[in-house]
Amino acid sequence: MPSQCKVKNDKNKYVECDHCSMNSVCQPVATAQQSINLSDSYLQKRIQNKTNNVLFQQSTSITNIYAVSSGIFKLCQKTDDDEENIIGLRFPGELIGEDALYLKRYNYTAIAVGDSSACKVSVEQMISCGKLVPEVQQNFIELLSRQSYVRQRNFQAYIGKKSADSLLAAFLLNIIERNADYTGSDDSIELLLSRNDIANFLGLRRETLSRVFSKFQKEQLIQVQSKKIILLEQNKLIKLADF
Amino acid sequence: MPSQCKVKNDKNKYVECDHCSMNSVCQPVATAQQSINLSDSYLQKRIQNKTNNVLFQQSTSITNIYAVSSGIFKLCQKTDDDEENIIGLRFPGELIGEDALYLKRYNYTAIAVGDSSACKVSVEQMISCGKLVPEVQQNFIELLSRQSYVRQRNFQAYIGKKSADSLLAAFLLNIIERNADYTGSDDSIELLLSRNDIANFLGLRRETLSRVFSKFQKEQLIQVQSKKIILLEQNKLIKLADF
DNA sequence: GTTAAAACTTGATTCATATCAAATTTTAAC
DNA sequence: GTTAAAATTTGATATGAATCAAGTTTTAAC
Repeated sequence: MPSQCKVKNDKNKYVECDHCSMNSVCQPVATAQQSINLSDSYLQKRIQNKTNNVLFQQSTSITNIYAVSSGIFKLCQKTDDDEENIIGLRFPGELIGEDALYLKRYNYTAIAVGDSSACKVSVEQMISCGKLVPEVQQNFIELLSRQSYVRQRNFQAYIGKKSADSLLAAFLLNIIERNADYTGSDDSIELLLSRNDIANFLGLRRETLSRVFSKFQKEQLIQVQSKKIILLEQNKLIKLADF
Repeated sequence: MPSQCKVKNDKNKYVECDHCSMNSVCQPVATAQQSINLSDSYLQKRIQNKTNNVLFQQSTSITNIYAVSSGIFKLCQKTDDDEENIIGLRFPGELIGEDALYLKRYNYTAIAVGDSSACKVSVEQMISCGKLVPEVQQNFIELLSRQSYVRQRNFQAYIGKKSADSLLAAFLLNIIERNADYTGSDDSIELLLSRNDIANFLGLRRETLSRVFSKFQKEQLIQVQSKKIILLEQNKLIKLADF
């Protein structure tokens, strides 16, 4: 099956369209493209983002939904005292901004962590496509259900977790599960997020997070090579996260 | 606008169809009912649930999606040591089980808290309706986006919150926001959940939760009358939750 | 390669929540 | 209404994370 995206993948760095959650929507459009006379880049367009590039700002009107192709995006809100608060992370194959379809405004600012890329899907065009290609709508429904599922898993991963150990164990398992489809690896991840960002997201202090990282390495639960994290003892981590 | 639900509402106890998130899907079906020759109870059916009744069991195949009409449902999973873990709560107007459309299996067990009711929507029939009534699909997409939004808000409410004070403040604000549409009140809630269940959900010990409840009452932030909770100082609670 | 800045780690103390124990209130059964 | 059971609250102590401080490693600029 040929890729629908018109931006070339170099060095396998991008998620293949086959593994992108948005594919079920792009695919029928691509198939129907000639018969309904649409241009190549209609519907979606892959865009590059350098570190700290902003996809969209909180509170602006929704224009596009994004599907992450490579890298990570952090979803941020400012607290009252003007500090940045990370309220979510999105990995390749996942959507960003689909929750804004309801209120018509983005509810957070989306920022690239490291060099990243995303497919930009026009909401307006998707709706008009839906009328031309009925499959688009049915597939988009399944896609939103998948997002719902990912969110619920995500929520479960952290709600009720209090100890720093179980939070970090849950975090590592969660992100590796979400990345497995993209990287093909279910026990390691190249995580460009800083310790500061991870701590921010988990609601821990960087010092505490650092101690837990050290402890996990001493106990041979994980191995850290620069930005690469390898899970050595998934079962033990699952036990910890379950606490 | 007449209600689409064929079970009579008594004593205002149920969420009106107008306030139900599922209405955008039921409505076009009801409108088209005669022209496409469907029975009255096609698509959805309101069902009663006594305390601790189970809507569906974790791991079973998806057959229905539910929209809460009255009461609360708790979403539970068993931990390894066979303890019940509350991983979500659903209030009137919210969906249950829509995240199972993706994997085709329910990911948790849904249990009624107190006497509750829900509209049961056949997945199979909704899909076939979608083919007959195009509006159904577009509206269902917006509905799923709304659920996505509710989930994200929900996630934000708890991620990164560490202190017992901020967890309870966030919890109270979150459930009252989610209930406001249904009850019409934005500062009080009749919460049948036991302290144990709340503590379980928040990952606190019941003793700790109890202390915070006592403290909030002493400081005149909230007032508790049996199962009714009234927020007296929302601004102060928002400050606490934001911490 | 040197150097300064930023990111990360480790140590000592303080503060908040878990834990264990007991008392009190609420609920349900008779 | 009485009574037993369950749920909730309150108290004392132990444990774990935050905080403050200092040191080490990594990164980026020149």
